Amino acid sequence: MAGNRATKILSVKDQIAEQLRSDIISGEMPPQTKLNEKELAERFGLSRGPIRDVILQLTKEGLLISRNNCGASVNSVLEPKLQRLMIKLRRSIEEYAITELNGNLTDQNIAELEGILASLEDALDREDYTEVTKIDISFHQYLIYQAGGEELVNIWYPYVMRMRLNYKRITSSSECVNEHRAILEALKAQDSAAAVKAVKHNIK
Amino acid sequence: MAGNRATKILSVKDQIAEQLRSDIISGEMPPQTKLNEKELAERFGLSRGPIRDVILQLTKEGLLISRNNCGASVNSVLEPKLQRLMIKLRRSIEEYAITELNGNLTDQNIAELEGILASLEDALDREDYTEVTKIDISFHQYLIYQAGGEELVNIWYPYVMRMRLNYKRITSSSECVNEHRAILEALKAQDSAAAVKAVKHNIK
DNA sequence: CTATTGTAATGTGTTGACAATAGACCATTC
DNA sequence: GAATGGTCTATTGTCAACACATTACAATAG
Repeated sequence: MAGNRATKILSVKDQIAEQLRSDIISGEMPPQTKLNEKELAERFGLSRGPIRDVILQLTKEGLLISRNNCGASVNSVLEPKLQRLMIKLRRSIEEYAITELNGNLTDQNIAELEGILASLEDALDREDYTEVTKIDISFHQYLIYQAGGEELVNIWYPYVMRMRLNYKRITSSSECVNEHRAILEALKAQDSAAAVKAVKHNIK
Repeated sequence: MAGNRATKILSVKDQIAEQLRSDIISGEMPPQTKLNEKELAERFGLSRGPIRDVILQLTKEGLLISRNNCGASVNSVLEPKLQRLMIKLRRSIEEYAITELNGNLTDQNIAELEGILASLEDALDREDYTEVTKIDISFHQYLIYQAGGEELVNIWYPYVMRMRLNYKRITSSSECVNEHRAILEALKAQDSAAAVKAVKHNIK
């Protein structure tokens, strides 16, 4: 193979979705912000079709809420009870992933996770907290994907997004890196119980 | 009020989605069946636009799987491990709903649930098992919606759909009605523990 | 005969124009 | 003055045509 790092090709819609998610999570588009299809189409230099697709997708993810003929707007934060339920569900999924993965990670998997951790530290040094959030998510997503593929990612993703909507503040820098390093170290040591504990401690 | 039964207005897309879900769950469109946008558009007398929206929606629900430029097809059954995880997650959600609802159901809520049970029995008598499945789902959906609104329904729905894909066979008639009646009776008696137990017994 | 490359056909992605709807604003009435 | 009704505008929903990607098949070279 010429290069071992696969350059990921993202569809147009995925890129737009990614951008909008960033805007929402960063707080640039606070809850109740209305989305105008025509406006967005012009911003991204596309027609309304693909924009509509993205809006539909983000609605299914729970980031947006849309009503018939009334357009879409950024969803509001969850009431505490539902928030707690979602945390519980997300923990169940990540616990499953960790358990499945224990002992089945290749050296390359480990290396890639180390790489993600490194960029996490880097983003923290730069105080780019929107990027920190994205990398944080990608660390977990890597594990979820390895354990259950796209299917599992699809059911997991909405929980993460909804939780990020609620907690915009970032936990202390060192804490964030340390928590993820703890997960990785436990996985490397093939200590399933410790890994599960570390993950649950990180999800809150 | 003129009539106590609200006539539900469904958008065009919701109706199409409903129809396609029926086709998939009933086994008329088994896994790997490819969906042709133009074909579907002609079948429903619409253009491809709304059809594409529906396909996107069902993909997010996990019923379909679609790849870029390659179209969508009916998703295959889950591997057993993921199936078990999904059952666990769905049970968590329904347990939450029951607990929230306990003691908070109005007489009208009870009456509506009784109505759903009646139509369930009716469909069983007619041996219309596709309809049975839909009513079964609507019974649960009613509870979920009352407990957590549209938001909770949106995260719950995919689990139900994926599970229905796996278990197409219907449980014995009397068993199906009895299990749901047990849930309702426990709710009427405001016996939260019994209701939770009954729900968990019903989800498998 | 096999493997590779070019080509046609099928189907998806995108677009811009048109139709329908919701919300705002204003006039009218009681 | 508050409530009802009717327009008007902005925005969403729908459509038909076009641009592009993918697949399958046929032609060619080795």
